[in-house]
Amino acid sequence: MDGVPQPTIERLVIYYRYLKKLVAHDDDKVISSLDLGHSVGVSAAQVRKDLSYFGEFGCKGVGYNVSNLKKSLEQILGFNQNWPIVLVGAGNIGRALVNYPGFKVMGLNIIAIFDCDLDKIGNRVGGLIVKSNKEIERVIKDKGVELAIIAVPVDEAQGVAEKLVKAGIKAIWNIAPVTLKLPDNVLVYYEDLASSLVTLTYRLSQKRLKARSN
Amino acid sequence: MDGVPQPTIERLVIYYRYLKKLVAHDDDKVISSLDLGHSVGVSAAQVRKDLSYFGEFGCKGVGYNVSNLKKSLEQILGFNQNWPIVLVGAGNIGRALVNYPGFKVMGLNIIAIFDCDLDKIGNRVGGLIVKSNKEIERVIKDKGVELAIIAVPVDEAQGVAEKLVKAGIKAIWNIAPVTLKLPDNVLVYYEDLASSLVTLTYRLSQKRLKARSN
DNA sequence: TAGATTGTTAATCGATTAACAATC
DNA sequence: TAGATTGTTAATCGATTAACAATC
Repeated sequence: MDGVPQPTIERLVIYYRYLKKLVAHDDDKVISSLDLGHSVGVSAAQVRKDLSYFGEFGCKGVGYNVSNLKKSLEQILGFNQNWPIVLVGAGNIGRALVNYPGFKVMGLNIIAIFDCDLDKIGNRVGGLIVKSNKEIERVIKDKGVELAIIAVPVDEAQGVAEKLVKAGIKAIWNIAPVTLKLPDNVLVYYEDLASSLVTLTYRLSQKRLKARSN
Repeated sequence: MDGVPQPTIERLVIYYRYLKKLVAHDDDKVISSLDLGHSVGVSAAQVRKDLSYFGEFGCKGVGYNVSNLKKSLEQILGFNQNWPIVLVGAGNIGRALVNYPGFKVMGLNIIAIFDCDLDKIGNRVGGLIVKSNKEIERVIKDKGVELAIIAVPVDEAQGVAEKLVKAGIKAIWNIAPVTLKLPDNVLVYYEDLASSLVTLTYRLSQKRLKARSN
């Protein structure tokens, strides 16, 4: 079961969060694709299409049972699984991610944080103690970790990535703004904070130009 | 000049970063779309197409002058402009963003940070002092700020967003994982850290399933 | 001139939207 | 039964890739 578009997975997370809120408020027990979509800024057709990749969760003429749909999404997205994650880089962003509250509910579990800076090693970050980069391989192998986050300065990212892959990492979420050169079988997803913001300033400029020419 | 795809803008930022590195090393003075693309993980055709939205920057049979192309991208992406930004939320992520080194070079300039927590107001973050949310409107109007970052807890995000829009904000980069309900003329871009990571774990699961069935 | 590489057009691919039969 | 809403198929839209004439 693949060929599911990337954007679909991201939207499923959005639907999940909204449904969770509904269940907590013990609000509607049933929701239509129209209402769900409207609440999260997605078309009804898109909601139905997204869900249809995974099965039939609704009831024609009625809608979706909120609690059941939520459970189905947990299943689809693997929130019931435990995903141990190692994070390299105990700078501002690394520390923020360790303390990010949104991960745990999705089974995302940062189990270790590493840095090469002697001033940082030994410090407490969230519930973790910063370990030396030298321990990366041991920890990954011990715990069978497959997923890593790179939050080191640009110049160190490639070296760290190679080290991670050598230790057995299968997927990397890279926050350092560089393209990594890694074997094709390693999944890499880039989180580029600056480029995201720049698309906004670019659109803002465009709007200004248009406004001026009208 | 619009109809430029969103992904194109994001890639231009990537090209820019790589060219900057080349210029610093005073490496090649000229680069082909093939080499540039290869270096950042994009096809040569894609590189040429991306640039073609904005003009002709290369020389047939030769390639692109690295230094000139870099300057052109600065111009296109507005890096020579100054974009004052206000940030609401002095938690871990907010503080990390104020200290993020990648913004300044792109003209992105966080000029104020706000929070409603009395324990945080007055604290120093990077070069800024955390101000009370009550000052949001005054600062935005005084400085003519159009762009804001929301990095507050989910429950506060909608309220903060409305406050920002009322004060004159035209574009919001929202890091809180909620869909904001705002007038259509306000640009909103969502940075959803958890959903990004979940797409990775999802793909990882898929790969496992495939591996097992082979 | 021969080789390289651009800029652009046409072909392909993939994701979103619209429409509607099925059915609760 | 009439109204509502799903799941799915076909149509549309948008972005990427391939191909190639132009030309350095």
